[in-house]
Amino acid sequence: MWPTTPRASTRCREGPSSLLTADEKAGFERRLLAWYRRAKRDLPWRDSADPYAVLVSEVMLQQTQVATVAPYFERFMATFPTVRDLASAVPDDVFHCWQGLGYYSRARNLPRAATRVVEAFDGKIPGSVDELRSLPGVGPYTAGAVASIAFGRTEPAVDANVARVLSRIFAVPGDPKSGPTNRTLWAHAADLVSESAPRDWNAALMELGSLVCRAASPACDECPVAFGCAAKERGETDRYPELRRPRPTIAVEDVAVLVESAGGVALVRRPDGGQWGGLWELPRVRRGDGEELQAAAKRAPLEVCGVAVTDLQPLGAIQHTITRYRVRLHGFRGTGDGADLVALACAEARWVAPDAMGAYALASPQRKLLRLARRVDTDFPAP
DNA sequence: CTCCAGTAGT
DNA sequence: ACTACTGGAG
Repeated sequence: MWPTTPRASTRCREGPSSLLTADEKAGFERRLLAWYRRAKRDLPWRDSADPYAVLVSEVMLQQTQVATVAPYFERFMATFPTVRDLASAVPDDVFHCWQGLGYYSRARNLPRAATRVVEAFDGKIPGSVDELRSLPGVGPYTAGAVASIAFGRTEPAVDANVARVLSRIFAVPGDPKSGPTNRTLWAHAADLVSESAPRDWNAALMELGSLVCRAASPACDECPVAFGCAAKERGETDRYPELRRPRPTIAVEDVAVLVESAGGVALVRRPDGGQWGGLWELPRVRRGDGEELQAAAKRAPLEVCGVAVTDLQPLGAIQHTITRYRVRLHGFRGTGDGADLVALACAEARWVAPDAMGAYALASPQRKLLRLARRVDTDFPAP
């Protein structure tokens, strides 16, 4: 059908010389689409052709796996069914819907994108890659995915799945995230993308990467295009893609305090933009080098929101990893005087009635911490 | 514990 | 080009 090692491949890092012939592409397309129609998963966002639903799902799928996204997508679409609903949404409601999904800049950008769609595109998600790229939070991948999947445009879309598939088929050396290798992969994707069924084509390439051409132990015997795969041909599927190894993690310790008073529990809002931007949390500080946990616990509410606590008791600790930090998060509870909070090292600070805390968007480690509090005191509401 | 996944700011 | 940003699954 096509040469066992497509002409593509290794020598050409960029440029149009690495292309398949029309016959080769046709065979590739026929096999992959036939496989996709048989093997595709029934995912919530595949029920709808609404470009807004496609946009929401693709933004949620950025850096986030299908199984994690599915329930969030359904809740989000039920809460903000149209782009106009999202454009006029209260930011806190969007964060609340997004809590636990991670990368919260997406929850800030998506309503901004919706607002732009309403103001610049008359409430209709635009169909061209350039217009899509003008929406905040929409990069090359998301623009290509929405243009092809929602609008049937013949546009490539290279996510990590597609990058893996293509780097194996063409034995593309180098880290897919590096500039030159990334451009090579996009060139292959652009060359291959179907003109008759771009929707299914891009979805199929991603589905293949996710289900068959997996990072670990790819199922080459189930692969509809194994015949033309250069990496398989060489018995080197595990050498592609050449991912750069992650930097080592740094161990740190944080201390957060559940401050209780007559007015409720002290919650503080993280400033937009950084870690957990826009979300709420218990006052928290990094434990200093050699600092006693109790001392850090005393410091946290004082430095973050200007409240002194007495009667500090440990709640235990949880573990989480955030980018390159491996964090042990210690929880304490203590009594505050209920005086006014001052937003010192936070965007906002409030006393919140314990049973009203469910309305606040918290990051996952904070939820876990509150579950510890609940184990100690069963009167405390579950997060 | 290890692995995995796009965008934007600098 | 480099780096920050999360959480869940295995």
